[in-house]
Amino acid sequence: MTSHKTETTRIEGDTPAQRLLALLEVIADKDHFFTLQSLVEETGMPKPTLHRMLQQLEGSGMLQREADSRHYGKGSRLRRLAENLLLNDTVHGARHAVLRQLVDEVGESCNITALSGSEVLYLDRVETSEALRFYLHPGSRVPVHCSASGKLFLAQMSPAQRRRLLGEVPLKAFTKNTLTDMDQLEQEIDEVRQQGYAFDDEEFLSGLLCIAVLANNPQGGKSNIGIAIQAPIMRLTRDKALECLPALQRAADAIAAIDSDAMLTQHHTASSV
Amino acid sequence: MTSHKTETTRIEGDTPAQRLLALLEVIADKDHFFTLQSLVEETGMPKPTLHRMLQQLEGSGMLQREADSRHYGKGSRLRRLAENLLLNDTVHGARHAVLRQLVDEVGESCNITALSGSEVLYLDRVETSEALRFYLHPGSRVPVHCSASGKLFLAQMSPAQRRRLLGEVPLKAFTKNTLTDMDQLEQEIDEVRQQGYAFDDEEFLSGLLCIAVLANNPQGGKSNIGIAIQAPIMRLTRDKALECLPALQRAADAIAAIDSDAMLTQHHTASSV
DNA sequence: AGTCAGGTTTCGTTATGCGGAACTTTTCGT
DNA sequence: ACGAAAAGTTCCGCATAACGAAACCTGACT
Repeated sequence: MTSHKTETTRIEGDTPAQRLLALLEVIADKDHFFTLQSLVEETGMPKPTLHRMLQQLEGSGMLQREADSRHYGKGSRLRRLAENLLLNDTVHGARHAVLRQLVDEVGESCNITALSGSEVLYLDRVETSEALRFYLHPGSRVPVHCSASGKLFLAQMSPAQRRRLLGEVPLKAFTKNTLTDMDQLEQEIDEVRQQGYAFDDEEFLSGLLCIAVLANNPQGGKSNIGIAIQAPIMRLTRDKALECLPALQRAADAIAAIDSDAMLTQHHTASSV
Repeated sequence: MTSHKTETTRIEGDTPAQRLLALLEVIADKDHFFTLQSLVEETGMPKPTLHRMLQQLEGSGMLQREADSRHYGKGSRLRRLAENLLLNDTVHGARHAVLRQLVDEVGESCNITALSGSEVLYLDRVETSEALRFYLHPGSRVPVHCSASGKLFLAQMSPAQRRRLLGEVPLKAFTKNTLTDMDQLEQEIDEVRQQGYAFDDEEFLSGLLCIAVLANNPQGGKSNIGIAIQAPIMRLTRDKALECLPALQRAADAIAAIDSDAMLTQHHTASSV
């Protein structure tokens, strides 16, 4: 079926609130005033539904109507919200800075990862300036069993935890090097635990070598965030990767320090003595 | 007043969606990770309710949980939303007019900036008509420690926040004038805080002098909008820049006025017949 | 003074939000 | 190592808000 409509963006979400946030994203992209009708055409949503959403946003000061009462613009409260979001996001800022510094140092793309559910989530990433590079987005996800950070996360778990997590997802083969046998994987994980670092040697993408360590803060429990260097094997061999380990570990320590710092500050609202 | 409770913020709103946005505002103010429990204490809302809200925000990528699954932080989607909101702001038009007026007045390129992560983001820029000019794009980013606006943003932060942003990363030198020593920088920031304006004296690009002030919002609180004049040192010395200060401050006030102006218009929803 | 293109209201239906209570997991003190 | 306290999570009956087709306004242009 070939649609003859010109919808550019679709409002999606499982709940009304999520749909409203999606609408905000559509609005955020606009550099001009917009009308109800323009949103109807752009998103394909029913008019009364959008009307109600805009009413809510206007009622709470997030949007503001022009004098003609048909053109909407961003309200001061929304602006303030956006400003505060960026202004106070110092944790991300600091992490990103560390990451950038590491990329400068080793000359290859690096990223910060976390375990999210049964997958590894790319929290942030800084690309190398080299022309040849793997382009991967922050926010994307990768299976645990074929990523360097994933193996580190697994290595930290109790056998029971690990088995439960791996039981959910079959060990899918992505390349010839992917470890698909549970015993092999357990053995690799043992090694990883002893070494304190992990490789991903073309186990997820052919031609991509990756080395990772954890940003573990010792006293604050197990805030396990991973940090990794990724590069084409043409530029990064295992040996070369090992040479980068000290720099990588230094970055990991820096990130651990940021995180434990940010975790402690929770009582600024507490009453005066 | 002797309140025995420690609630700082109330989540209010007639509809669930509005309450969710109010929650986002609470979250936007946080410069550290937070937990479900901390929000319960801060807002006084029932735990399951907040839990459900956080679930929705996490599910749509607006928030991200740390690996320990109890600390929440801002997600990449939320950051992107905030950046787009500021970049494409409809008062962009009004601000742009102020900027243009300022450029007319002082005869040099000017720009409006905001802090985003650990960098200064150019929201808007108007070029001088002079032939010799530095060409910089709106949307581009510059390190905080070597930009005039950046120093102003740093000057209004708490020491802890500032340390988080700067402490972990060596201050990269871009020119001979770049402040790469932390003590020097702290001293400079002290000065900036007292003066209310900041210079960038060839600290980022050789030959470029820059003077900036903040567009303070009247009802107090921190500001995330800066405005600056940039010119080649051949045309703009520190002395000449100081002569432009009144005009710059006037422009900053005008921009602050635009923001708070919109704030008054919030009650024409219930006036039907 | 009619037509038309937006914007707004209505209303029965359905989905979502709500939050006390119970349950599970983690953390902490001994 | 163990049990208690605290934090996180799930349950579920009730209440409320969202939904969107259709009908209804309202101004603008002819």
